[in-house]
Amino acid sequence: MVRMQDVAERANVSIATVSFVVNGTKRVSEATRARVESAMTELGFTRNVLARALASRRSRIIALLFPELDTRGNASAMEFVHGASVGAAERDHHLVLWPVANDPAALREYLDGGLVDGVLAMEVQLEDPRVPMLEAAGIPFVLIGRTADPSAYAYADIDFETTAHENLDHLAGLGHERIALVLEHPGALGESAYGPPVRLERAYREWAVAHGATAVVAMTARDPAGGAELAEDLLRDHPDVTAVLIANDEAAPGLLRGIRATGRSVPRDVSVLALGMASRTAALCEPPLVHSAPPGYDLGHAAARALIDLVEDADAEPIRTLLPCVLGEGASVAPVRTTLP
Amino acid sequence: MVRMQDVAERANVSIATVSFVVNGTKRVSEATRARVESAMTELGFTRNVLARALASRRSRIIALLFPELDTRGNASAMEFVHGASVGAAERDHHLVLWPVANDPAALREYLDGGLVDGVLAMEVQLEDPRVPMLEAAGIPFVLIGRTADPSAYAYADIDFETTAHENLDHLAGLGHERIALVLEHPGALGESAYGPPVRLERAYREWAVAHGATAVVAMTARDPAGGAELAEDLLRDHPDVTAVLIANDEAAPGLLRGIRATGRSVPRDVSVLALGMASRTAALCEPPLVHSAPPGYDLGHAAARALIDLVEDADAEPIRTLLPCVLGEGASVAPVRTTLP
DNA sequence: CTGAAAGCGCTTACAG
DNA sequence: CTGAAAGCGCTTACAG
Repeated sequence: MVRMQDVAERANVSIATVSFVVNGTKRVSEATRARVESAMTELGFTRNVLARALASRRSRIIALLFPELDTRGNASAMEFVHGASVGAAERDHHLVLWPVANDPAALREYLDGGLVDGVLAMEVQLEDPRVPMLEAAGIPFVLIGRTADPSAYAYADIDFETTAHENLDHLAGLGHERIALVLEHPGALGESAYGPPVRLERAYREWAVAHGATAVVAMTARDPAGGAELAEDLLRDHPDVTAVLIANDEAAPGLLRGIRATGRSVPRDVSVLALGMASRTAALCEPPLVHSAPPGYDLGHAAARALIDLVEDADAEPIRTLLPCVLGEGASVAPVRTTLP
Repeated sequence: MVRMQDVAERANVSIATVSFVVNGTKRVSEATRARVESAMTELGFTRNVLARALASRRSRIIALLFPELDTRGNASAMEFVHGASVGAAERDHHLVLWPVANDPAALREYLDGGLVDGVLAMEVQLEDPRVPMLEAAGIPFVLIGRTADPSAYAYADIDFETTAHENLDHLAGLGHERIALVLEHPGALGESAYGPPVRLERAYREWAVAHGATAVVAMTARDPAGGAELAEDLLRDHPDVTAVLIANDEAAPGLLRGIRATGRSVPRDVSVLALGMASRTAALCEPPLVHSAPPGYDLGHAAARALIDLVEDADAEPIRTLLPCVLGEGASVAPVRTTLP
């Protein structure tokens, strides 16, 4: 390995000077700089990340809290991780993965190691125990998702309001007047643990009021069986529903089956739009689902950059990023069928 | 932050002694150890990862080379990453993600930073430019997947031979005698860039020979359109095919559609088994596919541990791990239909 | 069994 | 504009 010392000797300067030209942190005469730079390229010098970290008290490493039980959002989680790692790399930072779920003690341990300058937290719940932990530790952090009251923190999240309204407008534009919303059950984590269903339902009801539409909201488990059951109940109780906006990936295939089981056809009789479903997931369904895909990569990218901004300037205004899902093609949505008398 | 110095002062010992009890690297008298330990817990000491790394010349960080263009294996890639991060954590290591594709120069840069003790490479191609790079750098590495001649390296990979044979036996056990294999086209990367199709075809042909069966191998692009086309061609040219083993996730929905388009039904007329498909992907298809799921988590876990073994003992025999895919339920396979005369 | 001291490869006031 | 030196928080021969 080539050290600064080696470069300094070759260029006939002190290692301080080498450091200054490497970091651009102080004026150096043109002649000296040139000598140092050619010495560096001749020797193939790359400065040691660890030593720099220790001396400067900035590791230039950020952590991504990676939930142990990743039952959720597998598809776009990968894109998110990818975006975060690229975002970090663009800013000359490294991204480490910390497999810690909601265990504040384990997180403490990691933090105390002093390896990272900041933390990215995925799968944020409305009341997330990691948030007070991170605040107490006094380390910069950015949430992916939002807590119930997000006003105090930096975050990057899906813009559920815009997404819901755009998706509903898309269906309404095709003549659909009675559009049902299908969400996931709160599940084991209890009432409204996660923000998305809560925010989506709110946005949906707002839209319904603004458009004079009757709201029909149904919830089901995150599995196909739930989706199938729900389809039958829903179409029996609300036979005038001509479109379903579903925000529950796992239940979607069941919903499609259930609709068929009632003798109806998608999209001829009922249109289905999957909100927050990744494109590759939507393509697997029968028929392929019109969907709005989460901007996983962009969220990860934005979150990493926002975190590094925060690390570099603790007084900076925390950045809050909201990005809508992107409408994608499929064969599950059609203009409403004119009812034959 | 609490430093070793603080602990040493409180326990009335030298920081060397603190280091010895923290690391268990030297005999320390019971009384001294007790004093040091209580001082540590009283102060809440956690040793600084960066300082330890620099002094010991072992960062206890490993890198995962994360392909920029992750078009492939999105579903199990996440599990793999998860397994690797847990495997590393269990051995007191950190995992960093390096978003570098097949760019040896970029990899060099990262390596020269001296941050990591070893490297995990995903999406290994049969002739992978990263391998000679890593060898030249003299850094321990483990491949996920195998090069054409894997005998020289440590790797963790799917056991395609066992998987193919098990999957074929499963179908044969249900009476299927003419089983087609569907693979992916080599694509832009050229002939047999990746190992899986090559290894699967070989295993399939072996099995066919051993069972006196006629081999039917078809290839198609990684998209639904290709799958649909292929189904029609395949069933026209080989009408006696009663089962399809498909190792091409993206083409699977198209294959199902294509089979239906010929007037046949899955699984009544044709059984379909998806080799190497993640369970959550298989559940989305219509009908849900009987599949064999890649052991992503276990591979990642094994690879990380194998790498750390290698780091800790460079002379250790490189560990080679092969794990088969695990058969999972679905509704796309049935006993062969007895032909009515 | 324990400690004083050198050293890991950098950064950064401080002085000149 | 440049350098000598202290220091980041540890580990690890070396001595006793």
